Amino acid sequence: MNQVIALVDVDSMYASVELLFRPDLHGRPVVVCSNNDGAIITRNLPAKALGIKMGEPLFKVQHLVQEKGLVIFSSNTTLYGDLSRRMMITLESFAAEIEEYSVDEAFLTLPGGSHKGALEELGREIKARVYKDVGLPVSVGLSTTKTLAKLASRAAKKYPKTVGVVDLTDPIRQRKLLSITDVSDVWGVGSKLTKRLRALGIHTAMDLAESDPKDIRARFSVMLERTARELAGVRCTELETAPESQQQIVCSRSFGSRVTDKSSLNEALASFTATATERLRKQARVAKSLTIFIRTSPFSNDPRYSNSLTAELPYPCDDTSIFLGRVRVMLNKIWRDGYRYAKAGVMLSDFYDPSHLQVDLFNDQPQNGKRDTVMRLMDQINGETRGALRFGSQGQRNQVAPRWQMNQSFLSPRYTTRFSDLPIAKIR
DNA sequence: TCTGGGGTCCTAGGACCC
DNA sequence: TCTGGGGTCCTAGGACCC
Repeated sequence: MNQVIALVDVDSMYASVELLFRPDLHGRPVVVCSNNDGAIITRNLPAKALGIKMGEPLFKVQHLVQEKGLVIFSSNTTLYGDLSRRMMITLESFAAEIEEYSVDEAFLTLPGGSHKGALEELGREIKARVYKDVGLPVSVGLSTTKTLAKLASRAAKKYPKTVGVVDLTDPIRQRKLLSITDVSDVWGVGSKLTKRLRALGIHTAMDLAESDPKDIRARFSVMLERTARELAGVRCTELETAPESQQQIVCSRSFGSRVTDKSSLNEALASFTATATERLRKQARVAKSLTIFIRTSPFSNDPRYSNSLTAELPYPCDDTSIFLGRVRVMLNKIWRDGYRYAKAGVMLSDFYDPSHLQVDLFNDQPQNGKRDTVMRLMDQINGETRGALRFGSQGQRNQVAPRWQMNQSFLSPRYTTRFSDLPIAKIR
């Protein structure tokens, strides 16, 4: 039998993690916010039942705290990342190949089942093991292509009768599910494509699976062609077990409050730059291109302004201070007085492997030795205590939180990554 | 007052080359 | 009157995902 692809993903991951450490909240509606406590990005089942929508602004649901006992959490990315890491370790024990697709889901390749029902049993075993090892509820979708496995896991979440596991390797079962699935629920089909597909009379996943792939390619793109083929059971994408190195690093934030002075904005950009370059060094890469952007809120009635600027460095590097010098100059060029800035960001791109760099005849080369040591030492110390060492342009520490700092009013403890935050079990 | 952040891939079109 | 054509590279923008 053919190899089988499984998609394992955590049910409402962020909410499930928060509940894992707060069993007292069991049964209550729980939501987790985006950064800055702006919008709702995760809801558990009771919260969904209250009609809270994905992406809904927090202020629109805040009345439900009083009325319905809604519990709100800020995004605790450190905590979710750590639980994700633990889950991946458990999943690795089931499969030779694993693609960590996102923080809350992974594709696995599994040997095909030897008898009817064997695959479903394996799916249940995976689900049970993740729950035992990590404490998180997952859904498991099994099929022969990634797109079908995605569809299967979606069905495993949607239909309670499946109890979280769907084996979609059987073609008859495939057709049945495809015909009751709206095309907009297919992986890779967003709102724009849905609209265009509907205009062609393609409404269900089945319609797409049965369409002529060549025609789809001509009208849309190779991406959608692949999707259509995968729905029909033809494997077009393999697992990415050793992902390509990243193409860009972005660090951007909406501000906690509007920023109206240049020095504050520079502080924010400097902090984003420090974070981005730290990530760059972690990946052992050097970057040649730097982009900054600043903008006002697109939602308010304030006068609008948005601008960005990209600079090429004379040579690729990973030294924070080099980038910081550029950021200041670039901000001077795009800063305009009189606006209430809501968001800014820094992007690094055009990466190189530092061990394969060309020597530049016409530009001074960086004096790498000393700077390298400084950066490495800084990363080491900051790795132990976040934010212990900072550049002057990032602003003072231990003062009142700067205006640009994001809001995290409902942040839970870092239960698993800080000694002072370890949960305490009370035994009666 | 209050609407996320971090990615990827593809395509069209312009610049440039011979 | 009559103004090449094909290939490649780059970039901006669109669409998607979680």
